[in-house]
Amino acid sequence: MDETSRVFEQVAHYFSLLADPTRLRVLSCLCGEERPVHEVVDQVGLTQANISRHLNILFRAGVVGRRREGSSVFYRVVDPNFVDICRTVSITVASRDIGEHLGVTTERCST
Amino acid sequence: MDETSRVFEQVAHYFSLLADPTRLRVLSCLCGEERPVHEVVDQVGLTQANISRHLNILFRAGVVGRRREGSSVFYRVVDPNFVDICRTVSITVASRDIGEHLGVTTERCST
DNA sequence: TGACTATATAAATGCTCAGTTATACATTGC
DNA sequence: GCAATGTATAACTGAGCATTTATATAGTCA
Repeated sequence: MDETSRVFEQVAHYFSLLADPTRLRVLSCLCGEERPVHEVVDQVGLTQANISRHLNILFRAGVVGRRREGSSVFYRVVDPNFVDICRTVSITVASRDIGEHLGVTTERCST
Repeated sequence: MDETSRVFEQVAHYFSLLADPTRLRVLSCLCGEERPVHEVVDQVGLTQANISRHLNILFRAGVVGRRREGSSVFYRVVDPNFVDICRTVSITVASRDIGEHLGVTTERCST
């Protein structure tokens, strides 16, 4: 595989991180506020194992960071471009058929 | 499914369009230049059936437009935000470990 | 009409991955 | 050490999707 192919692979991989509704919920939950895993679990409403798995995927990709405090692990968004990307796509999607709901998504992310 | 869930679903779906290396190649090929299907096939280098399928996915999603001229069908990028999104993500990816190759991707898209 | 090119679709296959259940590991307080 | 809470991992399952081969549809030219 040549260099150009690797670039396409990596860009596609980055998009694939954001191509899952559950991961978007997790990121929305973490935008603007550091949170322990169990709070994300409570807010998103899926199993702890599933949320933990998604958080690890995002962590390994460098989208979120984490630190241990006591028995809890706190996650936060560290990718500086995520908010911009999310906003642009939300605008794109919203401009088609959603409208005011776009504001919800982007404001959650940029708070 | 409530309204918010639908937003997350739609944003995730939009990202999923860009989460495939072949579709990124197709879009890179179409950025800044309208092209018939067989030219995209030649440039990307996969089967005609495969490229046609990807073009249809992008068309149905509103990322590309198409027009028939003679026996050929010309495709072009019509999503006004695609270039910006592509550039931002490319910068994100490139800033991690690629570097100058980023320029290649973004310039192809913005030409 | 018939041959040829261009594009789209159908069927089949294989792989990736989200989700769950169960379990392991880590930390705290007793 | 032991129980309890918080988090991570392993094994499994099922669904979605990228890809290919083969075929169908559409347009052009003779």
